Amino acid sequence: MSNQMQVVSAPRPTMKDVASRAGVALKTVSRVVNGEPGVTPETTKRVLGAIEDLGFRRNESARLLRTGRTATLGFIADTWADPEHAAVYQGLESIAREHGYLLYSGSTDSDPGREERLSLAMCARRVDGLIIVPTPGSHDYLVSEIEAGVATVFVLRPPELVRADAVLPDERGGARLAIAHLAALGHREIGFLGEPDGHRSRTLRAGCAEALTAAGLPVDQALLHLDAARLASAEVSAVFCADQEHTRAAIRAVASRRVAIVGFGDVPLADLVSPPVSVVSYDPVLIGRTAGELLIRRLAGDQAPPRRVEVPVRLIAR
Amino acid sequence: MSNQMQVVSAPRPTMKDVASRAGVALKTVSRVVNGEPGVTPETTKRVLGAIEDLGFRRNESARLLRTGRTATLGFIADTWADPEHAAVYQGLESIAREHGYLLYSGSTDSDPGREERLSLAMCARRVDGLIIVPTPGSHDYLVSEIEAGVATVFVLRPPELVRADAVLPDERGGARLAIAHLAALGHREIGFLGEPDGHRSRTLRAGCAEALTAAGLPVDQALLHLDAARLASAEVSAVFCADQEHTRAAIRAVASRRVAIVGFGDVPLADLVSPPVSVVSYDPVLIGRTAGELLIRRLAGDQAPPRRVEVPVRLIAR
DNA sequence: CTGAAAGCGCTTACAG
DNA sequence: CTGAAAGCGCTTACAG
Repeated sequence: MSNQMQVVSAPRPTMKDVASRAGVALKTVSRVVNGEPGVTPETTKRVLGAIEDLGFRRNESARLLRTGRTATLGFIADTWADPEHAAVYQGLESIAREHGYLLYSGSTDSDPGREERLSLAMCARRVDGLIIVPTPGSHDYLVSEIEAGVATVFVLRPPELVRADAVLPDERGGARLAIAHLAALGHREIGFLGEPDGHRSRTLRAGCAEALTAAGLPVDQALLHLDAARLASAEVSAVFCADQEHTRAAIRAVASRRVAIVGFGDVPLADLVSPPVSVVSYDPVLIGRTAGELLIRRLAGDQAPPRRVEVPVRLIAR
Repeated sequence: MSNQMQVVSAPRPTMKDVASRAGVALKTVSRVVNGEPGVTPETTKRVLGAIEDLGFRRNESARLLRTGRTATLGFIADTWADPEHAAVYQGLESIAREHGYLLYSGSTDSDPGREERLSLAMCARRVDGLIIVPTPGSHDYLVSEIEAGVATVFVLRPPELVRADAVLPDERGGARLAIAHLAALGHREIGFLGEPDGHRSRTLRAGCAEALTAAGLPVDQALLHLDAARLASAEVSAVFCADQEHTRAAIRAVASRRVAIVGFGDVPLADLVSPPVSVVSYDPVLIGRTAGELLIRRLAGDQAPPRRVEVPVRLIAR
């Protein structure tokens, strides 16, 4: 208790403070704090007493600086508004927790500039690893960081111009499942609703074309390049959607007509709208866990060539 | 290029390495890196050349250790599966970015033990501030950290047993809006679906009781303590739900009957189920921004007594 | 304009 | 069993 009104907070006690209060050397405090052997019970008690009295808590940042690692991973998403990204993060966090890592995170809003600034800021803090949902464009700014030892795994989309691990859903397989399902129901005019460009939509579109051909149906590129406005009046009896957002947009766009909808990725309440929406489902949490485990293995020294892991999908027909 | 196959990554160059390559003192490198004045153009050029050659990137963690701050905030949520928490995080991140902070984050799954471990781990890393969605129970473990200078703001729920800032939606007002709306539509048997206990449900329930009385309707505690199972067969013509999750549960529970539903917090697609679901809406992103701004102000030295900020709600009738 | 020394709060390597 | 010194990679305070 000080006699004066304390306006600013008291400085944190350090090991040095603990040492002088306990009347021992710094190193002895370090031994006690780290549970290293070779300290008399009496000495230990005195040190613990001083720690208690002073309210000492070791500064992990300082410890980690000396140690050379940070026990920190960085996660970079498009946006937290997308539940898919939040779910990936959830899976990653569970792995990080198991292995004693803390997580930095940030979102890019799909802006490559923001991605680069965020990644490099995290690397400057010397994160041990990085998990990135890549924005479009080159990621070669990361090459020197990866060479310097930052383990890097890309999720949901593969990186461009950099060799690194990637974990994503089986999009090709998902497109095939969706189209085969709709074709089996007798649909012949099947559209695809997604972004004009970008990895996910390109891959899904290619899968659609493949599956349409396999089903003996014509491939109409116009129908495979729908947007919400065009969908509203498009000559389709069924539509496959690239993600939750597009699935919701489709539900609104065809609310007044009977168009079958299949979404890539499950959507809450999709089973309760009418007609109910089927989905090609996969587990984004598993993507996060898989990416985390891969990263941990890399940090443990796994030098195998970059891997690409595809998480399985399954059809939920409604 | 080394002659040997490089299996482990080369160590990162330090300012010391840059200094010796440029033939200057460490301090001169520091001056150049920090853009401090008083360095000859020629010297600057030599230093920049060495930086370039070596691929030097300053270690921020080391800089921050010396500086005494970390330019880092910590965010602790229940779960990323809850879009409300993800949205709060989104708002917080925008403020953090504006002010040059990086964010640690983690989730508790509503486990007080996990919250404490996470908070203290972040404090041990010496975060400048903490934004917490508090789990139930006491938060007095944080008192010493707050006294040590960790700015702390609670969001979505107020803390227990610790004086600190809090930012949350106007729950009382939301309950009144919901009940008044339903009463005006002629509903007389109105239930509440939420957790048996916990801040949100308690507050909403109290608001319901108040509003029911104000509307001249009887207050039936059984109807204010519904769960999904009881709701399915409860004698209600309308139900008010504590959050997205309970709103979705209600939609399923009364799918076969005509029961009016009002949710606290908007739910995607709620307008497209039938009958459409009305909501008391508020902006969780704004909660995150507000909490972030409050924290930044505290870090700037604002010593005013702890504040409690309630974010406005509005009814979206459907 | 430039630099040698001390220090941020710890750990590592070594000595007694 | 205990400790004095050096060092992690930077910045601060001071001297020339």
